[in-house]
Amino acid sequence: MSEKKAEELLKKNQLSITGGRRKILELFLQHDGALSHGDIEKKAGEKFDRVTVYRTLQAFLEKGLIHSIPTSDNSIRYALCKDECSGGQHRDDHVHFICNTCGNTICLEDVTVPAIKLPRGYVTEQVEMLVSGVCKSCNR
Amino acid sequence: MSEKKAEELLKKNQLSITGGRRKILELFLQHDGALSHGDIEKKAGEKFDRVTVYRTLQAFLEKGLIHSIPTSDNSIRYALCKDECSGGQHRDDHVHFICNTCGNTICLEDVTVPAIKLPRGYVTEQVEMLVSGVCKSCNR
DNA sequence: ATTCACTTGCAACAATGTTGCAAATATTTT
DNA sequence: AAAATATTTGCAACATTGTTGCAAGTGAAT
Ligand SMILES: [Mn+2]
Ligand SMILES: [Mn+2]
Ligand SMILES: [Zn+2]
Ligand SMILES: [Zn+2]
Repeated sequence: MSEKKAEELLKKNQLSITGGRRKILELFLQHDGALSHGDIEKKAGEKFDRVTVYRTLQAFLEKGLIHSIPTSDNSIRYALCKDECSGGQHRDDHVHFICNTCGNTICLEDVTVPAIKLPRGYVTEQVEMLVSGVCKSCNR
Repeated sequence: MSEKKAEELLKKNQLSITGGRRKILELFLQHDGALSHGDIEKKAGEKFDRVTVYRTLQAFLEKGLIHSIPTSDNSIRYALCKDECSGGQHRDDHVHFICNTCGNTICLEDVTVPAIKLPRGYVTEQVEMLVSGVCKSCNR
């Protein structure tokens, strides 16, 4: 059922609809939680060239369809942006959670990154907050 | 003059004193701000094998001599830990700043990561806060 | 000085990321 | 619906980054 949704999103973001883009976008829609480049390559099967995956993620990023999440292990994760993002600039001020047990990276959409006061001379442009620990599902 | 200091730190952390370790540790002592693996490889010159740099950073990490800082660009940075760290566990609760102009990553030792309340079910083990923008030196 | 443990460099390899280009496909126009 | 145009894809070739086993080199202890 995410097929329709995927096409809709692509159109809304002025991206032409192709097999690869639809497939990758569906992965994001189905899987809740963030995906790394590697995850996507695996989940998409042998269907798409690695280069295509790179370029697709790049395109999605530029259009603001997804956002990237830094990690401590040299493997950026990506997650879908909420609707409010797509229209213009990013509203991406939520905390990210990385589970040390299952390895999942989760957007805590409801947890806002707190404001932070820096020493004189520093100008803040963006703030990322990464929490690691044990996630809800693993924690029982 | 950081030569003595380097040896002292190595001894304190029960690491045998070798050319490579001393040199890399000196780099950290001299340069204030974080270094990536690549930075170190360049700054150390052609003197050391890449593998040695990896293994040295690994050793420093394990001993708690340095800590790693996640970034959004697939290149972890490392920075010296304060003295309080070395003795036992990490006290690494400061904010990290990444300058979009000069590219430097800076430990804001005086800015503490604020506590954060997560939804029911999540257990926090570690919190990272990454601020990007324009740093003090670039900002004039 | 000798011994023993640890560290290093090398080689070989694996994994990840980048680029140019021609063929394939999607979109727009007629 | 077909042709024209713009965009996307896969391939190949390459660059960069990270990993491992092992023999030789070096540091620390006796
Ligand atoms: Mn998110
Ligand atoms: Mn730091
Ligand atoms: Zn989990
Ligand atoms: Zn700067």
